[in-house]
Amino acid sequence: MKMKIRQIKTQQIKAQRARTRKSERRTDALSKERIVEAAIDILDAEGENALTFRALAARLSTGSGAIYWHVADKNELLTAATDAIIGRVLTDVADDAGPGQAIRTFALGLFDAIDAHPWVGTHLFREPWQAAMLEIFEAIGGRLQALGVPEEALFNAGSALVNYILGVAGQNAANARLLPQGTDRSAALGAIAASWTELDPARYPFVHHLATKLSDHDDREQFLAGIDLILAGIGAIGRTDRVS
Amino acid sequence: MKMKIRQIKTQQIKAQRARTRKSERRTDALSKERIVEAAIDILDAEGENALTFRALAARLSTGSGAIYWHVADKNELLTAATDAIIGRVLTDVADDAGPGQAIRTFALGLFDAIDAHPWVGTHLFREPWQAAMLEIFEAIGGRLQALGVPEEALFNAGSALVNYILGVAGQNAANARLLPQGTDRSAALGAIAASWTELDPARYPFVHHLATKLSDHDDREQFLAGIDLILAGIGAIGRTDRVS
DNA sequence: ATAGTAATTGGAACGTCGTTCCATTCATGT
DNA sequence: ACATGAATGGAACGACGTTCCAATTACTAT
Repeated sequence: MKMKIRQIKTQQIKAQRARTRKSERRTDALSKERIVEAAIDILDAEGENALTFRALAARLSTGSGAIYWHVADKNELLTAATDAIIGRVLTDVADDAGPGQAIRTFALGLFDAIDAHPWVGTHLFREPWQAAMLEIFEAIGGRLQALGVPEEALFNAGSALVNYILGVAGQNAANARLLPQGTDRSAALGAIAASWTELDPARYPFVHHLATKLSDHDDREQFLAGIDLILAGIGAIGRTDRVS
Repeated sequence: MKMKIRQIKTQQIKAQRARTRKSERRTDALSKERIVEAAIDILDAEGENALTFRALAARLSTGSGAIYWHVADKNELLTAATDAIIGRVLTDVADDAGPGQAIRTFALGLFDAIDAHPWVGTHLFREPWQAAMLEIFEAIGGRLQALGVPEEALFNAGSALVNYILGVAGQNAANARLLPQGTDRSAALGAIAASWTELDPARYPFVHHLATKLSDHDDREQFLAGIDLILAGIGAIGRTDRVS
């Protein structure tokens, strides 16, 4: 708490300084941006477990105490890093092709970002109601409205899409944790499929069936297929006979 | 690895002993079951962070070394605890009312279990391709087949449902972490909604709209609505005009 | 310019965790 | 009775997030 107050005061002072004096800071001066940038580098290069304040301090040639002057704790650091990645996705979604298509390209953009930075999936997941999550909700919800989804169904439709996206994001992150660095992906999938075929076919017929499909499947396509499924469901609301 | 081998040997010996001599174990003897049971108690009563080997050892009046004789590591412990909870859900799903309804009641059973034990959501999430996950896949996939979902669409439909369920599970777990114990839920939701209304209405119109709905919404109903949405989408496949 | 004040730094130190190690106890088959 | 190996419990290790603090640096008012 003491930290928070100091933080705020510092921000104000910094802002003021930025207004009055243009650019005189030491080239090696620490700042929240530089710290977040270094954190992203470590996360991307060496994975979630590699991000420690010691590693970060070493990379920035400083001590952990100095980092804590700019960042409240590890959570805030991860949130800032996540916001940075999500922010990039939000910028480039064109609405030319209609709201449905915009939702698809936005979702795919999220997927690609999380695929490239799996730790984003983990954090988006662990800390709900973050700023990044609000952006996602807004991006999707607004377009659902444009799609003509009726008032009462909006909340449910939006949360279904967001929860689905989060689910995939989390799975991606978990897989990345499981197969670190440049492990041979298809080989690993093959191993999993093989272990599935060793299960009792009487008890697990569906899993057996999946095992044959697992090798030649594309995560990205499958993700989009799920989005389309939900969009189709949203479109079908009210006019479709209930599946039972 | 050394541990693993010892483990296996011990299991065999235990099994053999169980076969030859019926019940002579000390009443206070340690066992994997007793350990898992104690772990579940701690997780339920005090939350995910409270489960440490020290706390576990204290509760079982032993040392952490003794626990490691029965359990390889914390991950295995959590997996066993998760399996125990999921196992209960799997048992009581009636298929009388058709596969669609069976999927609904199964999904609701999962939701309720994870709602009651939020840490299950966290772990299901962190470690994919677990035994519990296979059970879930099988339960859903088999019924999708019974529903008449065409061969090519099965994998995608199943993974969409599972990913959605996982997404909700993770959010539930995150919320439970955020509002520990018996925090006043509606008050907390109200606070979140209030913070949302303070955002710029021009930039976040949809979030503003959500804020009004947030207080009187039922997670469980919303979860089921999402399941229905996906099922409707699955039913609509191939005959619906694309939403765009 | 200079002294005084506040921001910022770097690294030592604290407490907690998962895990490993190991001396000791206990039950068993011979 | 004794030898063997399963099982125990607690000390110790290394790594982490975080806090603390003495030293340094940058800025302000004089």
